[in-house]
Amino acid sequence: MQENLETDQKILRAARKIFVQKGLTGTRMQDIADEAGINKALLHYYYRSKKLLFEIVFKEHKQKMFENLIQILNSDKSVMEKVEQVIEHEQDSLQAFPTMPLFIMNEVHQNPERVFELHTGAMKEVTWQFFKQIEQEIAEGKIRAINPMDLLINLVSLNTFPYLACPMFMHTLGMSEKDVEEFLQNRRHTIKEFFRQALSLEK
Amino acid sequence: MQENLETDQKILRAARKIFVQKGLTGTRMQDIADEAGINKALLHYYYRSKKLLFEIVFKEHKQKMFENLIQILNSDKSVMEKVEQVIEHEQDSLQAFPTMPLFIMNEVHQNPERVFELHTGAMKEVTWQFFKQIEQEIAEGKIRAINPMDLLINLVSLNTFPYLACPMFMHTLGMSEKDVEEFLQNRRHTIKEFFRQALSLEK
DNA sequence: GCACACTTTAACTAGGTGGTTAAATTTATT
DNA sequence: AATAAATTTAACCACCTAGTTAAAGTGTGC
Repeated sequence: MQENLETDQKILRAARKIFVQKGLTGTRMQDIADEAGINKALLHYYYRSKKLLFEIVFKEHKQKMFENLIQILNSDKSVMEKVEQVIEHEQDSLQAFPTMPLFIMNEVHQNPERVFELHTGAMKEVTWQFFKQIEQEIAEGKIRAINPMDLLINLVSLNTFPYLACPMFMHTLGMSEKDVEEFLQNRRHTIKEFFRQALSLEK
Repeated sequence: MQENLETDQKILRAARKIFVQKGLTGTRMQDIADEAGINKALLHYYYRSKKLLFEIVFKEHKQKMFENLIQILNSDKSVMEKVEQVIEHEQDSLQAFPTMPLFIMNEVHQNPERVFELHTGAMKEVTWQFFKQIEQEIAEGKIRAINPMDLLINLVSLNTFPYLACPMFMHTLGMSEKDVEEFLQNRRHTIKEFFRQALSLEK
């Protein structure tokens, strides 16, 4: 009849951190308990099993990945405006959780059936709508001809991958962490410029 | 005095497959033994420990990742020619081992000190040389002004990320595996075209 | 035939894991 | 004070894992 609201949130916070850091098989329940500052028994008292806890964390991230994206693509802005908004949103999101894509991709890679969970009708619908808009703007001579799928993949690639690979690249090239941060910050504009050129008509 | 050459290669093949598939913590020695068609005891007879075996596989992939890259960047071709060659090489490599980058990034993510292993003097030297060449061609008016680091990151991002994320995207959009393969095949040209535009002078 | 390397079988160890349990203790509600 | 929920402690179970060991059987080259 009481329910301590803090504790289960402490557990969730800890679970997010450890699971994203070490993956499902790499995480021990004891790690989560330690991170949350409680003991293993209490952990099971709140969340019955490792699987259940992981499921919650995975679903959270899965949802967060798409919710804002749908909102942006669903607006009545132009293609280029949408592209810029997506860049802003993705970069914000990645700055907060740089290795989240790694977490998601890992889980999907090791449990391919999870793909179908991502298969939300909403996302599918919105994407096709966006593809149509791109083709229309091309037909109207507003942007350069480009395969919509390639545009989308390029957009996500240029945003996401650097956050995964940069630590490697940077150290290989002997840069400091501050340099890395600054570089990733600047990419926001670099990527926008990249797409302005890619979509502009003048050859 | 005999040494069965097949067996330790069978083990290595199996280890590569399972480790890349399931990661270090997700892999059981029994999995590798089964995949190799031998038993656990023989596995340890050839490779003393899991750690040792993993180390071998990791080093292999690490090396393969850079060797051809160094050769390409070290030639006397133009920037655009090198870019095209890198695309060809990367795409070939990714078609053979689509999830290799995931494997590497995971390991580096969970053992950050591994970054220093990648820190080969050769790669660093070659990269700086390539950056210099880019700046020179910009100064000579041969290509459009671009930050060399961004060029490199974009190149790797556009090549690599689609192989990691496409399975997700495709199913979300309801495409078949054949469609995916075809799409990834075509990207070879798409990416080249992308860079031709990005590097061309005409605004 | 003999020696040696390869391979299997099967049992074993030592330790870690997820998960349970029961009792005691603390904390908040009334 | 009394009740119930929250939390800790610590022991426990069943299971899985990496790794070892010893014995036996296989083949190969000499």
